[in-house]
Amino acid sequence: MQNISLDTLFELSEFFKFFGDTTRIRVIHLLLSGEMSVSAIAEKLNLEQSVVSHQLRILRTANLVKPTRDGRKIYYALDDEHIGEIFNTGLAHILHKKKG
Amino acid sequence: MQNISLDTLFELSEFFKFFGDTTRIRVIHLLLSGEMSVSAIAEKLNLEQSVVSHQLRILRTANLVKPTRDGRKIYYALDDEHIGEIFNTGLAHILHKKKG
DNA sequence: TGTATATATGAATTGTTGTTCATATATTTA
DNA sequence: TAAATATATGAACAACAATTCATATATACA
Repeated sequence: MQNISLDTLFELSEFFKFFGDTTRIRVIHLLLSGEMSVSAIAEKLNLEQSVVSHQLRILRTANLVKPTRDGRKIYYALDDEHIGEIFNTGLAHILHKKKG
Repeated sequence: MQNISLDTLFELSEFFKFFGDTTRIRVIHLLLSGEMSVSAIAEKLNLEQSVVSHQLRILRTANLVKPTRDGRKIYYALDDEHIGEIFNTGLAHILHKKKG
């Protein structure tokens, strides 16, 4: 295998943490279909607004999502093409395991 | 996007959690090169034996690694081809972001 | 069978993280 | 500019997870 620094491995684990929470993975899943406002996300996922905002801040700080303001609303979109790829690779694993 | 059940999304986030810890990601990285005994892993990563054992139990319970006993030693290997794929996809993202 | 070696595990502790609640900020419109 | 709407954020709390330390189990070998 490649020689990967401790630092990079740490960053990698930090990166995967973003996918390791139900709320965040649901948000990510939702945004795979396209951008959506905070209130729309909250309504669609049946979550409190502040829960969504807090988690969006985490994703935004990590540059996994990016906001665009339109009037009072702020639309969030996935910021990186890799996100969907990682999501789908994990999903493939889960579904594969389900079948046995 | 596909219609994914809440249950599956939960499982997916649980799955990514395994990658979201430095110790575990280091173990996974190590095992990408092939199987290795507990003591060898601990020595290579400069970690206490019990730390490694505890984390291996988590990975084993989730069927991410599988043990094979040979005498007193127990060799652990990655149990699934997807593991490396997910690891590398995440790594590609990290390295890509580093370059900017 | 007693001792050494390899690994696993339980309990306690500590650090981290997600949610809740209250409130602040920003934007629009009356 | 006041009120309404949309989003963000800080603090407190609760739940969870990782490590440490002590010890248990399993295997090999003298």
